[in-house]
Amino acid sequence: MTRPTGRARGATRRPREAARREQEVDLREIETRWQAAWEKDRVHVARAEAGKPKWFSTVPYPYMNGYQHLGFGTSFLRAEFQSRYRRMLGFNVLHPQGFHCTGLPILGAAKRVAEREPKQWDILRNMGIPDREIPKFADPMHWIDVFPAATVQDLKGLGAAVDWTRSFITTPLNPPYDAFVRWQFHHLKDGDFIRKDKHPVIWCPKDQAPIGDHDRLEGEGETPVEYTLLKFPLPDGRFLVAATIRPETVYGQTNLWVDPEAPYVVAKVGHERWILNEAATKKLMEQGKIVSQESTLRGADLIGEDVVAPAINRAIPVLPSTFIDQGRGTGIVTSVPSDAPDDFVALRDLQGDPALLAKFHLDPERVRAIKPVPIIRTPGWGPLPGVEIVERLGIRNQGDREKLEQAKGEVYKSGFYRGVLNENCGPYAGMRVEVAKEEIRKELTSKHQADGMWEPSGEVVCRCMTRAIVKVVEDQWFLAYGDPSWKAKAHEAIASMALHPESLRKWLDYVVDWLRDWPCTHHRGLGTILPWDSDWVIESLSDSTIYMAYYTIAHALQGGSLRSAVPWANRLDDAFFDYMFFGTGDVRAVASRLGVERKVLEDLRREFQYWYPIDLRNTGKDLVQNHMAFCLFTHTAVFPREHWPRGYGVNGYVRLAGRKMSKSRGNTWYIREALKEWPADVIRLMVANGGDGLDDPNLDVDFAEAADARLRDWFRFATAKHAARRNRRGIDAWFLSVLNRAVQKTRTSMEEMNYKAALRHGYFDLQTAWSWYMRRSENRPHEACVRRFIEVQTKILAPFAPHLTDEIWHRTGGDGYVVQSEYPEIKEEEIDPKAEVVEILLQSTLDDIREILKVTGIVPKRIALYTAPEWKAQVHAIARELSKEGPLRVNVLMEKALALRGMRERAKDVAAYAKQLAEELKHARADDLERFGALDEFSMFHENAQFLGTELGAKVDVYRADDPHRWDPAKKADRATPARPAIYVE
RNA sequence: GCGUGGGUAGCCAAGCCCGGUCAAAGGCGAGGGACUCAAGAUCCCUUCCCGAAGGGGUUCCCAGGUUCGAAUCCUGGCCCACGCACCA
Repeated sequence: MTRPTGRARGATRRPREAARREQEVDLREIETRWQAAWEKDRVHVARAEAGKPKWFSTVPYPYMNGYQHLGFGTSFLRAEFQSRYRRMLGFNVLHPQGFHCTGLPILGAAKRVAEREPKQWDILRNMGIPDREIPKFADPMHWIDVFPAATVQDLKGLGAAVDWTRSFITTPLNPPYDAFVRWQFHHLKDGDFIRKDKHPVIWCPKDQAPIGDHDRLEGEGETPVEYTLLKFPLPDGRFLVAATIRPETVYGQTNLWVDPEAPYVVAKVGHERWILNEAATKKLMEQGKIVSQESTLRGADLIGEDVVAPAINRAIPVLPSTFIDQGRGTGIVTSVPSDAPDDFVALRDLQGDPALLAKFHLDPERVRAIKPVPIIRTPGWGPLPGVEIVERLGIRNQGDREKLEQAKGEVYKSGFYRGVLNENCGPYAGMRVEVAKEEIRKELTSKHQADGMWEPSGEVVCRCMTRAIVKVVEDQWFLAYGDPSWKAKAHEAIASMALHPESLRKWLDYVVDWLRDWPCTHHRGLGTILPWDSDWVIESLSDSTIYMAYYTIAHALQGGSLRSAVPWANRLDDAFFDYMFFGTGDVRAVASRLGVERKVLEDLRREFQYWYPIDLRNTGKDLVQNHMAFCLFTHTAVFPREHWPRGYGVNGYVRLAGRKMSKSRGNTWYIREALKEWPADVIRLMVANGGDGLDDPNLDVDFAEAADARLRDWFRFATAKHAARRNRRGIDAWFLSVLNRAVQKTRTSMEEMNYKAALRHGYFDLQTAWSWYMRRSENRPHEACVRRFIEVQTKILAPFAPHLTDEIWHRTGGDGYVVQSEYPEIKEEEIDPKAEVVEILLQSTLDDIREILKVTGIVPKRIALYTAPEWKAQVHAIARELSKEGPLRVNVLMEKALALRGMRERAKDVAAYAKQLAEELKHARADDLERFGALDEFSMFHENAQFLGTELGAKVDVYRADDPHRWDPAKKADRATPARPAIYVE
């Protein structure tokens, strides 16, 4: 397991000091204590409270085939931060968490443990499971016993603000949930959202089972594609059958290829007799065709025959070749040398091989007369791309497989997307290849000159070493996500949602359009049995689309256990859920049938009405294309509009030290591992700081280290006694002003789930402001400011570092828990632009002086500042006024300025300054203009001369530029302008 | 190919939606200083190039364009990551 150096660095760091610090602030001890307190006081247990605004956050339940890593941790925490934040805003917050066990992977993994497959053992070992424990995982039930409990423990360790009374697992192992899924499917079926159809899947002929990506030795990501079978009649009425993915090239056919060495069969397919290889007959049988094999023959037997080619309806010869892959297609290939490099090379090989021609008694004249026929125009290519690429790549013969594969890919891609059919292509002349492909196929099929056959898009090999084929499953149940009217409702739902980030909207809309009907049942795997057809088990993405509604009533159904043992809840029927979620039916009847108090049901109904819909569902971006979209679809099918989801959040894939986190790459960081290394609050801060938006968040261990130290610092600061003053100073107003702005920006960022930005505004910037404030206060802050700072900072940190802030909250005399306190308000009246402009001016002056010192290399003994003369201030004031009305014009400014007393005497200077000012003010913003003016710069600098002197290590004097008694050896005073004093250093 | 997100100083990363306050926040790394016997920690300063006066020059993937003005808007291109399905 590779991981950055956090631990090592921690260990080598300043041993004595470290020990002292750890002793002083024991974050882990604090965490354990507060987690216990939350649990004891049921702080996060949520129940409906009529009249109180509510907030319902969820995260898709994780799949229980292992410990959860920080990828899930991140998605979870980003929702949890919001839950804690909303609670501090006064919402009654529900944040439940369930666990997903439906589907194949647990079964597959258990089987592989049983078979002692080393890779699977390593996976478990890497999770930290001891060798002697591993054999237990041969039983799938063991996984379900271990991992949900472990995940609860991990999340509690992170300080999760979850109402654990509502947790559950899926599948029939938990009867009330099982009943809920059955109810959901009945509903969908009744609404005609579930349909039956055929469905092609990648299939292992040996296992007689579909092969998902996880079960493949080779060919991850390959999918079924449909080939066109072209039928070439022989004079006796039998057909040679060739498979192609390029039916649009039929107009360029010149001959047919068979492998003379390969065996073929004659088979009765439907009412016809087809000649093809045996493998193809087996595939066709799996694809719903009635096939019976009648006799066998060798390829050589077919060479030299003439067959009639479909579409062009012309006789072409059958010729020998060696390039045919017998595992793909039918073993017979139609030849289009103009566009298929294989065909061209095979033709060239044959034409130049008199011995071969003679061997098969082929007429050399006729074979040599075969020329490629140009059929497709593609920008950037000549008339014969197949020929062109072979020559360009220098392909020698049919044996040059690697180059031929490359050539095929290149020609196919550009031809498909950009090619247009030539005049010799009959009715398809001028049509784009992309379109013509389908049209031609349809026509040939309708004329019985063609048929279809499925193949994997690339080679797929099952774990059992068998090469996969495509099976067309009959009677497959689908969720009809392809239905346009259903799509329309999903779009409607999206339109009214709050999405974080906003760019998610476009993506979701796209996904909704892109989705096709979804096969929602399996023959294998854990899950709810399809209520009306017990051959099928409901598939795992389909049983988890609206279960957020289940959370609202789960506390009663589960009875405190992940697998419910509540007697009446083990007898639930559709009528129960109809009443819960729709309020329909007769409560009395339901109650008496279930053997439960009617009031219990009525209370539960109120829980649902109170909490639903969800306000936020957050996840990693991998679920957008399936779960997040399915969730919307199903809500629109089952629930009325007011119960559709209100908000989604999506984050990127978590990166660890800049690399993608994934089990297969061994770059995984399990929550429990992280918790061994860092305190929970540190991990939470690291996650919050990882990054916002759809960018992949990066878990930065250097940041964790810094956060660790800073949290301890904050604890010391917040709980320490501070030497404070009681008299007010100007800088106090500045600090409060900046503090309020920080609160404002933090609130906005929190609402948008931009947690990194929230930390920046609410923590880093606020800390920086405090340190400036301390410098400006000679380390004697005003007591009210210290108190305020501690309270505001602690509360802003609370959603991220709940343990430490509860400790601080408690020690500084707060009531209850910090999560129950009110989030800092923005006090508009404390926002003080004037106080801010003082500091801006002071800092920019400081910067200017430092710039001068840097450039000149002077070590200053004495520094003089000259504030702008009165007349410049007057001109400036006029200019500000004029700017409010529109673009500043120099002539108008001059006119007004010269009207003032004493201006005419220095008209030249006024003109120069007016021009300069016009330039400056052109770009100034309105509120910046407002800030100037009211400030008396001379007194301001005069009051702060001491501070500047300390900062710069020199004596600082302040003069008015128009003071005749000023000390000004270098005649710098002339440069002074409002908001920019002149400077002299020596 | 389609879709989504992105390409900013040595590295990480903000800004881009809403053009001027941008040589461009913050962090890391690096250099200098204060404190200290010293180290660590902490604090201060510097960190595109030039400059002995607060200035100038060249920059935000590339090429064009719009604009008085572009990291930010538009067009075209190049490059990177992820997804493209029946399954978590």
